[in-house]
Amino acid sequence: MNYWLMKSEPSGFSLDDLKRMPGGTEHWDGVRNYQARNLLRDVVKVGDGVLFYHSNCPQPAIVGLAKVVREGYPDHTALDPREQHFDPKATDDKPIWFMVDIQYLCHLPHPLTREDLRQHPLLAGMEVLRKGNRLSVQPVTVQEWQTILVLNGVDDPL
DNA sequence: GCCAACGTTGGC
DNA sequence: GCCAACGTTGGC
Repeated sequence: MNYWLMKSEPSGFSLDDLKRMPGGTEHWDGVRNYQARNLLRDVVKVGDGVLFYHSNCPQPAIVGLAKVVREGYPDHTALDPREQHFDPKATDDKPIWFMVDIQYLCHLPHPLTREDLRQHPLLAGMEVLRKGNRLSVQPVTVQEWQTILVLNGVDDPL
């Protein structure tokens, strides 16, 4: 089992939005970066844990937990010219871009801001804090995952 | 709104 | 294959 941090701009799709979806489940579409694509296509598996991170907003933070409920399948939004992330090079045979489905688990009672992460010795090394980091899906260690749960007083939901 | 960091594009 | 130009991301 692996753990991931996934970024979303709350003005576009927030943790509340995920919670409101039927079954709390939604596909994680629109990733158009090859490194992240490779993770979604090849590495992210059903049952993996997800830290839901709000980016590009007044208070960037890890705000909740989710889990992967469907693994790597073609991102159909790349094939639709009406979609914002349409890619004319993608085809049914060679979809290029992939997505997974994730399911809402919970909001964190104490969302962790970047400052919170920086100040904790076990979290200060997280990828999301690295300057210039732009990967929208990034690996999280089991130690980081567990530390975040402990800080929030929640049992591991997985 | 600024700007640093990064990925992609395309001319050569 | 190099690299300048450009677009995007995302914290601040």
